[in-house]
Amino acid sequence: MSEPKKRPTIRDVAKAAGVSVATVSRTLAGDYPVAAATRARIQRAVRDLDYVVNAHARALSGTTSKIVAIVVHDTTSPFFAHIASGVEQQATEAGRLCLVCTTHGDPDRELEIVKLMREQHADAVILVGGVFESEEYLERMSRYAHGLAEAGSKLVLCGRPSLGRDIPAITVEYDNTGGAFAATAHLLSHGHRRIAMLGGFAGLTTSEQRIQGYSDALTAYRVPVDPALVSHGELVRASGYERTSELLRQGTEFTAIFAGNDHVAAGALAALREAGKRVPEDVSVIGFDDTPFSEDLNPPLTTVHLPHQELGRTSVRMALQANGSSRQHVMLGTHIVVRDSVAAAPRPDSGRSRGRA
Amino acid sequence: MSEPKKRPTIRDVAKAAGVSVATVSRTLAGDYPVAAATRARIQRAVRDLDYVVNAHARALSGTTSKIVAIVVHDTTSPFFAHIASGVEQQATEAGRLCLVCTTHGDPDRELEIVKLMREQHADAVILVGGVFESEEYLERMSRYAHGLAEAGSKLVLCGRPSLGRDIPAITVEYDNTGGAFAATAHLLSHGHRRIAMLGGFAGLTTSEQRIQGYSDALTAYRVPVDPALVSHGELVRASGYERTSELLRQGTEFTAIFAGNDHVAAGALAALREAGKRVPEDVSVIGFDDTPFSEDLNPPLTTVHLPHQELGRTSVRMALQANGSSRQHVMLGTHIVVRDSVAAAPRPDSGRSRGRA
DNA sequence: ACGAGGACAGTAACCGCTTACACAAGTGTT
DNA sequence: AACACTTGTGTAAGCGGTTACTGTCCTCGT
Repeated sequence: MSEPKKRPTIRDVAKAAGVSVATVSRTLAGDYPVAAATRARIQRAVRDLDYVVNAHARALSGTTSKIVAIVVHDTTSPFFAHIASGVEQQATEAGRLCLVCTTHGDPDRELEIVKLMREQHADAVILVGGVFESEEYLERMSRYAHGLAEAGSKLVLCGRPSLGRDIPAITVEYDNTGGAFAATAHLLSHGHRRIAMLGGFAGLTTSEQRIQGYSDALTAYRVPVDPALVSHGELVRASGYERTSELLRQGTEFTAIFAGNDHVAAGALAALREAGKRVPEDVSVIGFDDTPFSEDLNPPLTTVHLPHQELGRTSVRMALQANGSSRQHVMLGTHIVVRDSVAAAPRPDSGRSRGRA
Repeated sequence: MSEPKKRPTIRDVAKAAGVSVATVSRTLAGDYPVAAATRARIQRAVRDLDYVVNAHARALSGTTSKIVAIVVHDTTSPFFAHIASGVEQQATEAGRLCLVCTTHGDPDRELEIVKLMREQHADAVILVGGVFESEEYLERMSRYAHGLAEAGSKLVLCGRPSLGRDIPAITVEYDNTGGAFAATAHLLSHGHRRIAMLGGFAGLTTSEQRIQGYSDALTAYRVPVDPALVSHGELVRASGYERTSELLRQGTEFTAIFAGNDHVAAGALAALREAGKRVPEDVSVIGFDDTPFSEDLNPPLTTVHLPHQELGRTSVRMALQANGSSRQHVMLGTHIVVRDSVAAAPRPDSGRSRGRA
């Protein structure tokens, strides 16, 4: 009793309009020539019956499912939220619907989801953010990726390193190396030579790339890389605070800090302030990510902007226009957002309160 | 040449296992008795062939689509992101996939999306956040809502007022009135009698409810409602700043502010500081929503917490367990998060810098 | 005047899965 | 021994579209 009347089908429309289902289908699809009068009658019938196509039936009979899936760690984090937003926008523009799943960073859950996605025959499956890639993970992911490819779904790795040569996927990521290079060069061009790098965990590709960019820039400026200035750790505020304090305590000499991300920079800022150092007069600080809060820090943080939304949009665009060999790699440029945390390096002799190694 | 091999179908599995498709289908569905040996052979075949069911075919043949759709203004705003997160979690727990769409607050776009959702035969369509409901909007929405109901989809209105009696929908919202009552009572119990209310737009149900709660509390404490203390406007930071400044400029007497939400409270805080007022010594401020940044404000903001995730989860739960008459209304409780922006009202004679009306 | 080709429309074969209905054994009952 | 179940499996009819293949007319060119 709860759902008495059945929804009308294409056949009902055909009958009401006095034509065949084929004609109705064609009229609705838009392409294909249909006489104006016939078309009008069909549209009339559609309206009268309140007809709505069944997406599943449509997807089943050969054509695409018109959906793109995005898999993120967590929808509430701004990083993922913005990428997801870009994906959603671009998907909408392309007439697609957007399926969202979360993994909470768990590789197993991610695999489970990708497996599930194969059932949906999504046009694209976009995996955002890295996870720990064990041997077993790689093996399973490879299998699923091939399954997706066979089913005609494009796999795209967004904001994370590509999985390897034998896995069919499109990779869309930031130019971390380039961004880190630019950040470091920005500091160098302000006269800094002793630049501390508060990097992410060793082993994580993203972290390594940023450290690589840092080294490259130093080398380009013929400044030796001092291991004492480079540290690895979690990219959270507490770690930035901790590592900066440690640097200060040890008396390691430095006039600038390149933080692995803005959270770390915020921590560094706090430690510096506590130690009586002024930013940017005594020490310059540059961040990475351009997280929303970075402009509210004290002082507003100069940082490397990552175009999150654009990354999402590009992922969808690439996937949807990819034909055949779907193994591409695109790298999105970054740019520095100059705010107030970087200034010229203090004159060595004015060394108001710098430690010595 | 790009997709040479076709994916195996249930028939391939049946053939490989030497059984009929019915048996395979039953084995995969889980229920229904199937001999252990047969089941094993089928699972073997599934593994060997790397068989994956086709969700569309499954959805088409009667059973549910196993997807729930959520429609929000914008995925990047924390408010929507947390509700969406709750929806996603609960949907996942219920073995559903989650489709996300954004309207950017545009009623037409919302209608367009709901219309689209009918094609998907989602188990539930969850509309989050209010929009301006014109006569035409209501009329179209009503039509679509009935369409959804006929197709067996539940419509739920989440965090927004219900649309009216003739529209079949489940409503899940916050107890705005109760929350506002509690916030105002909190201020009253601290001795405040002149409480400014920085409300949202008149006409928006949510805003009206909060103002209602405010009035009710005042009345309960036998404090007359002074229209000069109540203002309406957009619930953004600039508006809070503006309206507070105006209040100060006009010399309206008040010892506390109840802000329509935390953004407005942040603006009020800024205006107060600029005017040399101390919070909470001179003026107490209470917000609404418990937005993440509210604890980082200066001083940390006392505010009304709204259980966003829980709202999302409840929406899904209600929709999925609703049978038959799907017209329910549930209201989620709120609670005050006490931080540092509220203190006892200053003694009238200590009036260090209060204006007069 | 006649064949060619374009514009429309119809028939029916799928797409891949679920499930009502039918049927064959095996197990107790009486 | 005949009968009623219970179990396990098969057959085939949809679910609601799309589209390849055909078949009319009509209009033109020559």
